[in-house]
Amino acid sequence: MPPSDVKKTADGTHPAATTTVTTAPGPGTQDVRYDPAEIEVRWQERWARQPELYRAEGHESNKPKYYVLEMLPYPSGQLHIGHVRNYSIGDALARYMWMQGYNVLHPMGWDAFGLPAENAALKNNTPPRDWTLGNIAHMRRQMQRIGLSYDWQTELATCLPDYYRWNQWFFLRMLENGLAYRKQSKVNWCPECGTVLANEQVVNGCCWRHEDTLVEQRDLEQWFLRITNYAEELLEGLDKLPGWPEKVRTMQRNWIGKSEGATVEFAVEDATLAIEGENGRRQGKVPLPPAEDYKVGQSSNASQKVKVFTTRIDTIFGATSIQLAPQHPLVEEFAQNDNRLRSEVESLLEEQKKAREADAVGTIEKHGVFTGHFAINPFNGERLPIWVANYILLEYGTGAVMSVPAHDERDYEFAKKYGLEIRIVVLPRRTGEPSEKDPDEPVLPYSEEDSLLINSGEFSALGCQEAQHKMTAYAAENKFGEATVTFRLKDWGVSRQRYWGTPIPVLYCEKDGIVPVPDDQLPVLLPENVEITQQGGSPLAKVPEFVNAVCPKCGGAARRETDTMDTFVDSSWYFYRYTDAQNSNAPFSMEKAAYWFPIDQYIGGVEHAILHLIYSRFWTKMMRDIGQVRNDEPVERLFTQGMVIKDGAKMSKSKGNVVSPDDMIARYGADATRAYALFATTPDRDLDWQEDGVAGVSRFLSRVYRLVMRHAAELRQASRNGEQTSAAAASPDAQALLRKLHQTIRKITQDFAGRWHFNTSIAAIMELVNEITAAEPRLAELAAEESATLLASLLRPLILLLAPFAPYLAAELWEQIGETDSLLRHPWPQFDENLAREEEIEVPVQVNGKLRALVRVAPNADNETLQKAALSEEKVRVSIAGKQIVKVVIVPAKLINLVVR
RNA sequence: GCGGAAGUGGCGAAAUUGGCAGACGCACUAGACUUAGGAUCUAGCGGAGCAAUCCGUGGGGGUUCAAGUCCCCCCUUCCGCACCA
Repeated sequence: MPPSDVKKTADGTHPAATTTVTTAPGPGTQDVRYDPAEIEVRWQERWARQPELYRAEGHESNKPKYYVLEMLPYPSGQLHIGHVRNYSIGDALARYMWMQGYNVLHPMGWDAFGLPAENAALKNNTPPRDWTLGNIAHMRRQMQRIGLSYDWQTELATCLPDYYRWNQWFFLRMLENGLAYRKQSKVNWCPECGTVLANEQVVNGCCWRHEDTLVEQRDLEQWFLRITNYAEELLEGLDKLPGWPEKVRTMQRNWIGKSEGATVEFAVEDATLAIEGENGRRQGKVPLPPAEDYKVGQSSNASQKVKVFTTRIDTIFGATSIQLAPQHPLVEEFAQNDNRLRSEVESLLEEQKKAREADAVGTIEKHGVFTGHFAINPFNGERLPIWVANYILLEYGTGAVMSVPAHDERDYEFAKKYGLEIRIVVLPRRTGEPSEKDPDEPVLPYSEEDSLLINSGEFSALGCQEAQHKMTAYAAENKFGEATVTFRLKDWGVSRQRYWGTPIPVLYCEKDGIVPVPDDQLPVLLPENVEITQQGGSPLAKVPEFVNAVCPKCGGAARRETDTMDTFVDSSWYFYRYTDAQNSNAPFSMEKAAYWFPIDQYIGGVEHAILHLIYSRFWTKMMRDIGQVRNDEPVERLFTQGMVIKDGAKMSKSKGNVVSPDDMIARYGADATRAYALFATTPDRDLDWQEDGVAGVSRFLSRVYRLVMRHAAELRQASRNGEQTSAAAASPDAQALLRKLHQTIRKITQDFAGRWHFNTSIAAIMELVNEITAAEPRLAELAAEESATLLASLLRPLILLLAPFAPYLAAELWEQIGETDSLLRHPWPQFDENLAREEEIEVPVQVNGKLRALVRVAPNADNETLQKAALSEEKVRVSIAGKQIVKVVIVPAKLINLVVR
């Protein structure tokens, strides 16, 4: 609230002079009071009238470009304090880069599709669109109140047709290129919601909204995007992203989960032969399973095969069983006429399902059951019993493994439990003669690959690596195996049975089958006034005007696809749209994207390390391949900021420890709130929000305000005279202050270029302000002109240094001292190494490593001078008295250590 | 279980390279001022001790003239991965 006695001009701004009072120099109670609410609201209104200030120049600009981006928020209705932190980091950087002379693109938008809008619609009976757009309007106002330097002309909301039509356009391009396809697949289904859930909405096997409701699996036809086509490139590309945190790259590597190995086909022995085999041939080392009365399937035939995937084909002579996933098709076949097996497999399935739901797949007790069937090891003709086990995952590899107990931890555990043979086929390489400490028997399970094969036929005595190559080649030659690369990454299922998303632009015609919507019929508009219920299934399916369409091919009746796209589609390419947000002929112009991309600096939370950041990389590669962009990667440098926590815990409504940005801004102002977000700790760490800390930063800003305001009149004069204090002519006081100034400029400039430790940047400004304030009474004794000139050479750069962190206060003070240009375009101050250099430094003197004195010397003092100075110190002399100096360690300008005995 | 990060005053933290541990801020203490304000100013503030001085960066060893920083072992917290064959 502006004080009522402050006069306003016609445009609502305050003429600079009316808020100043002239006082005697030096801190005092007669200073003008810092009123952030008044200053900030006034400048916010002014900035709103100058949107061109925040607009980037086109690609014809002669400045170097810089694209800084914070992750776009979901318009939930309220900014939370984590957003404020995220945007404060990005905004400081954007403002700094403008001041450094860059052409800066700094946009903002809204990830506006998604389930919460539908939930809100149910709860409040508000259409999702109205709810979302209302939230956007409110959050935009919050951002503007914070003073963030966004170019609102490039703003986008993914729920608007001028954006999502391009999702549809890209989908059609992918369809043309075989990158989008349809297949039957399992989906997560919450019986309570009556709707399908995205994988990321399944928490510990339960619905995120109904934490006690187990999610079911249902089989549905789904659209998929072929991200696996890019698995290899997505993986290799990680090595070319040095500007990304190692943590994120590791997480993506794990997610892609490449493993190289081989598939090998084992013939399944005919059931009749199997029985004969028991009697006739060698019983071998494979013990009979504990069950005696299992039925032998009648339908088995000799041509049946089981294919396993292994990364250790070199251990295949040590295989003593085959393990199948409970869902493996062969198991179903075996169980067809075997009730006992069927019921045992059922319980294995149940165990696996429970483990998945409890998110404890890795820890369940291993169980298995013998199927009564055998497979033939193609390398040595041995009969291996085929088991079903609860720890084998159908979705990985082939859903079947060869079990080598001696050389695999899981197989070892399983074999021990069921008494299966454990056969050693790999031994450590000997580095010398055998000794008692180096017995032949390795500790089992032994899985080192720098080892030698034994008991492996013609492959014995080979090294593991070499054996892998030779054995894979042997399998390939004999047509029972091949080298295989397996990825954990799965194709991206993008169908969602929800209303509030991008309609998938496809029609189903009885005659023509799947028919893409022609480009000239885009966008497929999302109908409004759709009833959202908890009945389940796609709400769009209940809108006949939407569903019933005409087939573009035959003109006959066709049915529209009623699923919508995953909202991660929206955020996979939004940052390209910012470069050309108004384009109605294309998603964006190639030239503009080529100029701005890759993004120079992307800033967001680490929670997006996998999904969003991997989908975006995929989308960029896809766009490159369809000729829409030229870059391989969307983001050059990625920064993941830490969380904001309160009292050591994550903020949550139930804990009642939520910090409201509005509240902070109302109490302390936006400048203090954002400066605190940067001052409390380094941006990468978690920040424990302490309101007292905000108050402290607010007091600091107030000190700066009062300091500058005490001298505003003098500075306006000095600025007209255009004088600068020259260091040579200045008093020692002035020299010390100028030195501190240049050290501060250097420090902050280095912080921006390097580690982004803005906490120390702001601390450095505090130190500078403290020094200037402490010197104020002495400066008052100087001649008026000299004092004004000196203060001008200190305070003008001080305001510039403050601009990225407290832009409102900086703008206000800049104007108060008579400047008229915008700080956003004002050059960042330069530091002068000569002025920053100390004339005299304090060097610690140690005796036997213990501090005994400090000596003042010139920074370039030679060793002799240093030693002399050290020895002339009384305390040093006392502590070495009666002892012999055996060594003198001198690190120039750093330290003197006298070693005595 | 595997991998990563971290552990420094009452609190948030600083200390880019092995070189004065605790900058800056919060809280606190004492004082000043006052139109009593979510003020402001001055001084103090790791622990022990009157002091000289000693001790002190999760714990224990080590390297070094010198270790928060490097090496080895251990503890705790957070994060990621976790039957991936």
